[in-house]
Amino acid sequence: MSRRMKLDLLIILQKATELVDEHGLDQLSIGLLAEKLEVRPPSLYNHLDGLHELKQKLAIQGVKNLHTYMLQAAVGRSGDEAIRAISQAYIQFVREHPGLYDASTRFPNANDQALQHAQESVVHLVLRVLDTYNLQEEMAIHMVRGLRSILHGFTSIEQLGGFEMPLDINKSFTILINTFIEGIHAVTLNQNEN
Amino acid sequence: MSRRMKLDLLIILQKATELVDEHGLDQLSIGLLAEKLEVRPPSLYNHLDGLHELKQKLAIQGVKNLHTYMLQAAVGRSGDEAIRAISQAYIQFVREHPGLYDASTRFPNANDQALQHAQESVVHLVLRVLDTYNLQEEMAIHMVRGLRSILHGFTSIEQLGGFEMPLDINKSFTILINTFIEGIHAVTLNQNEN
DNA sequence: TGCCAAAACTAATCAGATTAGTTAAAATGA
DNA sequence: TCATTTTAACTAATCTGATTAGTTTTGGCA
Repeated sequence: MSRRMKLDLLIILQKATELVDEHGLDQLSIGLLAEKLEVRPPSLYNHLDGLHELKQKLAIQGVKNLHTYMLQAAVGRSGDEAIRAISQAYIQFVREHPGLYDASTRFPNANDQALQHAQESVVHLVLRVLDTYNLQEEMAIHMVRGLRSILHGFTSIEQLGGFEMPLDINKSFTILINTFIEGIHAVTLNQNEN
Repeated sequence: MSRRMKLDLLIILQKATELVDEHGLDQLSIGLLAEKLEVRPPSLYNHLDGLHELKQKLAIQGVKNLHTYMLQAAVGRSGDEAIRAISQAYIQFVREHPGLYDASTRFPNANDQALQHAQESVVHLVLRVLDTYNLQEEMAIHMVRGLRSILHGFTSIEQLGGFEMPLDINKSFTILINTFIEGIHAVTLNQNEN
């Protein structure tokens, strides 16, 4: 291993992703990351502006990756089946990349174009999935928010170890999504009465 | 103001609660807290074992307070109305005590008796509320997990500033809860077919 | 081959948490 | 009341981690 390790932002982000997914976002430090990359801590500052910026970059990666998972799951599916598929993709992503997902919820830089774009991609994907329900425009957005709340809430609590009772977590998830879908159907029927 | 500030754990927790609810959990530091209490940082160590323990104590407070809010909302109500009431209480608590709530999700000490007890109180309260639906035992727990996911997810995203579109957030919340309630009704009807 | 820019390095600084050891105030009790 | 004991403050010091300043090495290229 040569004394000079050729770093670049991509390599740094990859190693940081490994670290946060394995040890948790809060364990990410400049020192540990530098050690894993076999450089001295100050060297990292040649490639990024500090720990906080690094976390924001991870956040962007997280949203982009989440979108990719969901997009893959959605192709060729529609209606209830599509909702189930993107929901499964969401929970799968969080389970495989808990640190990245955590970064995307805790360190989103609202001013960052790339982040906003990635977030909008997810919203639009879900809106397309909901298209088949012919919801009124506003109602569709309320439902996107609802599904997002469900997915974020369930996965967050799972990651925190919050489901303590000895009862199959996957079943809870399936039932929750199905309950929501049933709810959409019911709301769709009543749509013109509100 | 006498040179000796008579501190105790209660006063410390009160001030820490103010700080986290006003400035965010991550802004809580021994230094800032000591400054607000007009003592030197090391003095706090006479009353607690460190910053981490302080956050765990805040977490317990958070769950206890949340339970109190929900309990107040639930008295005298049942069925759909009770679900709406405890949901409103939940979001109200998070809006009034964002830092405390954040602590309760990020720093729960799973070994702490007091915390476990408070968490169980919340679960049991929701189980009682769901009693009127005559769900099978397991299904009731799945639904508790579902409602909890919804409430945690929605309030977390709101706190993170995640609902960007110009659309009434309270309406989104009401619709989400109603959709879930409709879903419960549908699932209840199908209960014996699963 | 020698210059230049990039990117590493060492050394130093700064902030915050925490610990060690000291002292003042308050409480207790003869 | 006054001495003793305990509590809980204090100052000074240490440790960890992020960051900055300034220096040196290296690899590409004229």
